[in-house]
Amino acid sequence: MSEEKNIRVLLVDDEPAIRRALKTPLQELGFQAVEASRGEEALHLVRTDSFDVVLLDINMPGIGGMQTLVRLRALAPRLPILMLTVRDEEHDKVEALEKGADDYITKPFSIRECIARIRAAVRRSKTPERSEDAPIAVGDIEILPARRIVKKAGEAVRLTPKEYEILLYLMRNAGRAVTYGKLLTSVWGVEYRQEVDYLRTFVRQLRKKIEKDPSHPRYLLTDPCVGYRFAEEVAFARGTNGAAAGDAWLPT
Amino acid sequence: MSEEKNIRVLLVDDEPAIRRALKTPLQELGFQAVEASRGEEALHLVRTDSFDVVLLDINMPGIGGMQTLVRLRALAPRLPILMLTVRDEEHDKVEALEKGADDYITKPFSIRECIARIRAAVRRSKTPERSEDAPIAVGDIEILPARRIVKKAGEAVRLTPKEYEILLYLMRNAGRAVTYGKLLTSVWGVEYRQEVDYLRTFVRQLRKKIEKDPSHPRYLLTDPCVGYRFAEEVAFARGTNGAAAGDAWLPT
DNA sequence: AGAAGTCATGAGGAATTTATGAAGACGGCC
DNA sequence: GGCCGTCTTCATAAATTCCTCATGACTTCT
Repeated sequence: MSEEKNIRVLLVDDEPAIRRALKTPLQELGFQAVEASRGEEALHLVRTDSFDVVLLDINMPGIGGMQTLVRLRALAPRLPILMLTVRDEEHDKVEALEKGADDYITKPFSIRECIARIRAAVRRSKTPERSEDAPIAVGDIEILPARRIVKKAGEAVRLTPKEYEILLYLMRNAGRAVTYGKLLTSVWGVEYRQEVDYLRTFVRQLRKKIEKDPSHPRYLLTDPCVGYRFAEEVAFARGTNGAAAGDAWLPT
Repeated sequence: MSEEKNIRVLLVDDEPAIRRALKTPLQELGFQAVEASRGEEALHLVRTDSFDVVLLDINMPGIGGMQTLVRLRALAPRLPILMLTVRDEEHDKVEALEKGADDYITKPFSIRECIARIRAAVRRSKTPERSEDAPIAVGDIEILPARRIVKKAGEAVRLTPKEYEILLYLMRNAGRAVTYGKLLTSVWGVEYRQEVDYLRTFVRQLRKKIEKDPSHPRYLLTDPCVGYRFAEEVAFARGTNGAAAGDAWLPT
């Protein structure tokens, strides 16, 4: 709600009056508003600066709003772009939306609605896939971030802070290779990006605690020369005994 | 454009007429449309099934549209939800958007606009964070850069870092001949521009891993005296057995 | 047909990475 | 101070990746 101080809005319209009409209330709410009067200028700004959302007038001299939209979209696939226009024609709306606009606001617009739409677009683009505290589970490993609890087959597992951090990060990125650098940066801080040895030691401990056979991990896998990866799914639903399973996996 | 076959839309409205008015054109376009007449039903469906977008009427008996919106949003933080309503009141719009709606469509609405907004919402939710992370697929070879995973006919293939780098570069330039020099520079660095032998060895390994018949590659082709090229498309749609295909090709 | 160049193949070993185990450093707590 | 669990450090073993090189097949040109 209140943390809109750092949200950067790019206003693109050739009419200074309209830019001002938006800029003032936005700034009053704590947004940072930057103005551009032409499409080319907007493109340049987006290339060199960083914004959270763009308000783009359709009707402009030079390269029009539609052209600008297309090029912006190519530049920044997920940047929210709201089109602004006097025309309320279905054809335009459909075209803009198909070209990648996130929303379409017709002038004369209500400032409040406009701001609500800006907020919605920004919130949407920043919403993580899962919420912070949402439990994550893979196979019989489960992590409850809200309570900082890790369970293996229903049984709580005691993890030290670092172990927990590592596991959490890996499980939040389950299925994808996580670079040594990313893990180290996330858990220890950037200045430790190189200390791969730390990771090895902790991964070892983690495997001891969560793997049935630490030498043939099924969850906490290593991607040689890249980093570690938490399994996306565990292929076999073996009930109790896993000793055989480990061997069966080995290509050797 | 055409791959809307697998997009699942949930239509929530207490009036059957409206549901039908949307369902028919959506189905004609290849969307899968599922109906719900009440908020509770919608919540249950979202919990148990999987949808790409929800169209939600505000005015409904039982728990109203707004309530449903809030609960849906709690359930699925990133599921696109488009509100549908007869009222065109600023207050409602602002409230819905603040409660997490993705868009707001006023009845009577144009079907075309409505569909454009649905498409926009779905596209948005599926756009990868960075365009470099966008998946690439040719034939039954697929590469998911975000996860650093390569799949052949749906099965994950284990690639070493260099193998992966080479394949990624080639697939990003699928259809184009890639010079030895470019590949070597990109994977090993400029100082290795001449080491064509490295490439040969690795291409061999790659072919072993991704080609059905490594001696007669269909994907990773060689452009004599130039370099390698990843096929743009694979000509024949093979069913299951590929052995025959390989032989049939042989001029020998 | 022969020569020259290019590409494919295969396997062995060097080099780099990762796993493992254990000992020492550190910090909080009784 | 002594105890405890956690974090660092380091040496060694194991595993994997990468590189080298020799040989043979294929194509093109003379």
